[in-house]
Amino acid sequence: MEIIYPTGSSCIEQLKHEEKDELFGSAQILDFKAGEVVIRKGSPVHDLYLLQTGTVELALDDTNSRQSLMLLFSGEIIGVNCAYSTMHYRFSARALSDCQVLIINYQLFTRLLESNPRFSMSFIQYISMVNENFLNWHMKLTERNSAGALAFLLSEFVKNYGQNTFEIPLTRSEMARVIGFSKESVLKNLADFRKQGIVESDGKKITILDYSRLQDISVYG
Amino acid sequence: MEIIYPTGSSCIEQLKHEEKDELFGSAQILDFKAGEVVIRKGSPVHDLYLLQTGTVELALDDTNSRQSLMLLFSGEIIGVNCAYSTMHYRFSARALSDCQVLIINYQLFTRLLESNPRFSMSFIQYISMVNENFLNWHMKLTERNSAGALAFLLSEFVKNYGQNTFEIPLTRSEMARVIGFSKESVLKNLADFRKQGIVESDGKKITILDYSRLQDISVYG
DNA sequence: TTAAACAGGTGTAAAATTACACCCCTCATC
DNA sequence: GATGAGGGGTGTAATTTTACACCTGTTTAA
Repeated sequence: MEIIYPTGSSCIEQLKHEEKDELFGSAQILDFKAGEVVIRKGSPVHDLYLLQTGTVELALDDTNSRQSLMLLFSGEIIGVNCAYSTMHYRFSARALSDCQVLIINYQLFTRLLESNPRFSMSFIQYISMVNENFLNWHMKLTERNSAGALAFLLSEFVKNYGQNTFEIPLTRSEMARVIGFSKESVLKNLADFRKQGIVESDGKKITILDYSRLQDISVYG
Repeated sequence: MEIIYPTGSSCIEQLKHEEKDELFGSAQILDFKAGEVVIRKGSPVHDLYLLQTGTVELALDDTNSRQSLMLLFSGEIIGVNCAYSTMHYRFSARALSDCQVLIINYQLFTRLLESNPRFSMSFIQYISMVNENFLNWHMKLTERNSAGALAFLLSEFVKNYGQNTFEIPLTRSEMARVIGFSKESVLKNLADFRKQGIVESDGKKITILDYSRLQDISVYG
């Protein structure tokens, strides 16, 4: 099986062959159905969850009430920022689509961090980058109006799926929660995008017709 | 001289005496006047800046145009998240009040991280916590209306200064930029708070009369 | 010493966003 | 096959926030 390593980091490559074998030899794949809770807020960190396929939503609670924190795509370690701070998850993770998650032993991972300085330095680099992305996501959304925020969200799907046509694994209400606007704002902006010929949409199936225009809206509103 | 170590972290305590002496023996204090740029966006990370006294504003650019990222108080390493990701500062830091900054040698710090696993594990814990605080700041602000956001900002000053009367080192426009609302919204909410007897304010001198009420507004709007 | 420039402040108009009402359609379920 | 829940969709009203206009007083620089 081909394992998808953490996106944008070479930390796993810093491990010696035997270390890598040890780490992934004990790892197992868990399957989650769309809608299932992958990580519950408040639970202790027992393992690291490396997302292989699917999309996951991070949120402050599992009640779907408040704005969600971020979306995670394949190659990301779910809640990595909590693993070495409070050792308890400070937010919940819910599968938006069917997901495969690689479960990595936390104790073993920690032991490798302690014994292999090249690995730990690369891991420091990795979590620094993850958190910059996290901050970036939030800055991008708070600076934008509803049209810009929706354009940003659609762009993220294009980037992570690598194609202009995709099934968006969120309802309109969920999209609203992710970008922090109301369901109606999402629907009206989506209608605008359709009228302007920027996107085609039929329910969850979305096609981006004019990506550069979408990028413009995502930057300038 | 008494050095203020990173807030909420024991990472410096993980160093042996001779390591600590080496790290701080070469360190020097730099003074910044209110308004001065401490770190310019895009510049390479040469040293670590440990804020000793004063308040610093992190922003995406130094033009004062967009919303600022966060405020830093004493005991925080300015831009620590950039030190081990891009190795270039991704945002600017400006002194809001007169500041004293302890300049720590980056190469030396990195060498200690590589040679002392206890130190590097504790540092991983530290940057994880810093980034959680960062995220927390943003969540708190984006979830709130203008009154809640202003209440949150005032609460942060109470917490970090440890007293109910203080000189806020920001103009009303700067306060607006920090919480992401307009100058008029800040002024009107501040006027409301005065009328309700929650705060007293005379220019930059602010006294919190009803802290628990302020907390309520900061949570429920 | 005089005029900008800037900070604090407030009322009102304009814009954006949300909330409400209601529509259609589909898909379970009784 | 009726029913009702849930999703997508849209117009309108209410609310929130911003933008504009304008006033005061203080500081700064010509």
